[in-house]
Order: sequence, then structure tokens, then C-alpha cells
Amino acid sequence: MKIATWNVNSLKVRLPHVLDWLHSQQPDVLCLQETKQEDKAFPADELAAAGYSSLFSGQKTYNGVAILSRTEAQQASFGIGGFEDEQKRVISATTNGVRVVCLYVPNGQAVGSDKYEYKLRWLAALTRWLRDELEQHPRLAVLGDFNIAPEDRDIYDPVAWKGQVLCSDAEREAFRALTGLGLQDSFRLFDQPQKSYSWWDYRMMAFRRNLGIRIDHILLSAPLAATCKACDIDREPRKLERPSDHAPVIATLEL
DNA sequence: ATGGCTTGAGTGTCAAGA
Repeated sequence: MKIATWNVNSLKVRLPHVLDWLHSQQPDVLCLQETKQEDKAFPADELAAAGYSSLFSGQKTYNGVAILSRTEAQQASFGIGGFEDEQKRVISATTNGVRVVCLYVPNGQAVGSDKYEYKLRWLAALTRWLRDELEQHPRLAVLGDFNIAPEDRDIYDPVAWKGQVLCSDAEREAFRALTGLGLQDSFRLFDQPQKSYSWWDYRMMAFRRNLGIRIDHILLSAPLAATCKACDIDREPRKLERPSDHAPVIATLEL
């Protein structure tokens, strides 16, 4: 079973890339973030023609998440239990016996800003909720754009970025609280190339210079981590014309 | 040098991303 996550930065613009990538990679599940579409505009027909059923939760202009799956996903749920949020950032569903949670964690804008405080509140609520979800669903996978670089090796210039949003102590502590629940960062279960990143700024020729950060993650509960054979970042779509600024991350489970 | 692109909204040019 192959499960993947990709922040597409507008599904309307990126649909051709997504369709090509589904065709070439054949994942069983693809979690999308920043679809930036209302549900009535979601391209479910085009995706169905490509062999994928869709569950989605969108809004105009911002945010928006979706779960695409080759076999129809069941028991869809929306948002974080017990946390009121207007922003469409979480969708969950079960497929092939795996509970899939697709996340678009708030960016946080700047340390100390209102949006940063919202990010930390949001992450605290997420952790409380996932503790319960793990009890109900031992085979749990949490995929998405976490907007957190967990360690210095996940940033091209950790000195320049020190203490900034995406890598502040409080954000990293929130990430460790998630792994502390028993959710493992599947990327770090394996030897990986130095300077592996999942996001590069559109400016400054950042991708060509590999000035990136690793903020898109696939976390697996222990029973799933035990089946994980690989986790990789696919840089190829970032090389295309009009790319998303994020690369997809894909994990292979022996299920 | 707080910008450098890209998107959506909407037709001016700005907010937001990370």
C-alpha cells in the first residue's frame, strides 16, 4: 500500500500535475492540502476518471483538504474533534483498514503573531484529539503539511532560521508531542540523502539551489510503522512548469 | 534590503503563503 501527501497550492491550477502524478506513481491514497476550492468546484469527475474516489472539505481562496483513494474511503470525518474551526484544514477517513488523517497545519506567519498563537492552539487541540483517535484506530496514518521543520537538519540554513516560524521551540515541541503519542516520522525510519526537503520558496531560484525545508510529513502509528518499507520525497513535480512549491511525500507500507 | 514568486479575488493591487 502506497500512501502520499501533497500540498498542491491550488488544485485548480495543479490538477494536470496531480493527474500525471497519480498515473505515474499509482498511490493507493493521496492526501491533498491547499486545494483552495469550494466543494462545488472540486474536480471529482476528472479524478474518478483517473481511478480515484474523492473526499474533500474546501472553502473559497484558502486552505482546503482532500483524500483521494483507489478504493472508496469510509467513515469520513471533518476537522478536529472538540475544536471549533472555520478553516477547512482536516479530513479523515478509513481505507483498506487504515485510518487516514489529512492535515493542513496553520502556517503561523510570525512568532508571537495572532496566527502563531492560533497555530499553537490548533496543534494542542490536534494532539488531544489524536490521542483518542489512536485508541480507536490503532492503524493510524497522519499525513500532511505540518508547517514545522522538526530538526535543524530539515532546514537549509538553520542558523538564519533559528527561532523563526516553522522551526521555533514551541512548534518543535508541538511536533514532539505528536511523535510522543506513538506516531513515528516515517521519513526518519530510513537512511535519507543529506539536505532532503519538501518545500522551496518560489523566489531566489530556491529549488535550483536546494534552499528548502522539510515540513510535509507522514506520521505512522507503531503497527503501521512496523510495515513501512520506504518513505521518499518526490522532487520531480517541483521541476515542472508552474509547479506547486511543495513536493509530494510517499510512504510504502507492506499491507 | 523584509523583497525576491505564486495564487485568488477581481480589474486595483493586496493578503497570504513559508
